[in-house]
Amino acid sequence: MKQDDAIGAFSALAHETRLAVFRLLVREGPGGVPALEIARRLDAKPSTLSGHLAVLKRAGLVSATRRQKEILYAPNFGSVDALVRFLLEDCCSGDAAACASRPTVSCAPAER
Amino acid sequence: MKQDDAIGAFSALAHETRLAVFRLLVREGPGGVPALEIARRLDAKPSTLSGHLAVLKRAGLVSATRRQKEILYAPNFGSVDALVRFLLEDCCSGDAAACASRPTVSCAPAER
DNA sequence: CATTCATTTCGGAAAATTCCGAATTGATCC
DNA sequence: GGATCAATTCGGAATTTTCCGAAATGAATG
Repeated sequence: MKQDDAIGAFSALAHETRLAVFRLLVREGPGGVPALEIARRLDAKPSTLSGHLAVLKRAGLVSATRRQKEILYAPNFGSVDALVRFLLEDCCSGDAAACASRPTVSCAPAER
Repeated sequence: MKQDDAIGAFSALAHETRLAVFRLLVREGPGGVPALEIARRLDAKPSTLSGHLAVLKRAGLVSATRRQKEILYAPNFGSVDALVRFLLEDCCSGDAAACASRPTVSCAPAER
């Protein structure tokens, strides 16, 4: 991951509608949701939402697959992982003792 | 974490200089770095950088403490954790089987 | 092959962000 | 208290982002 990729991803998420889109897709899971259904559920105009989906896709945060007439959008969980790894790269210059408060993020629901 | 908080954090990171500042602070660790040293190391004007630091601070991504004449900026690792948890909240609606590709992020250096 | 339905592209105006120099603040040190 | 150093605030111009309707595209269906 390069800096420009990270900026693209952060910019994509730094918007009310796009953030809501991504979180909706996260909740829905890998199956994907059609573009117009996303627009309907978020009360957004199709043309506006199409632009937002293009931003998210260009940033690598979502992927699109066609199913008959519809285009299904699904989240790329790996891109979140890569983004956070980039953000925390070389944390505390590798000094494990200094790096006490370390986030351990997982989207897994239970296992506690 | 509310949506506006997340947007504030993502917006803060969606900028070349601010992202570089945050990553620099992550590498330096909890000790903190004076504002002017950050400016020098990133080749930025002090007034411009001051604005960027204010954005990062308002977003909760960094904290500032005075040490004599200098103000030290340090990263808030917890804010990254909270941000990613918000982003992945209710992933796959809690269906662990569907949520196969789950990111497990940590800033810990070794332990593998 | 024409129709239908889902989605995207395009224009261009409104709003938000970014930048830096000059002046100011605010704490420290002598 | 006066000097000094670190950092912030303030204008205002330049750039970027955002929005939506109308038109276009593109695949699937009869």
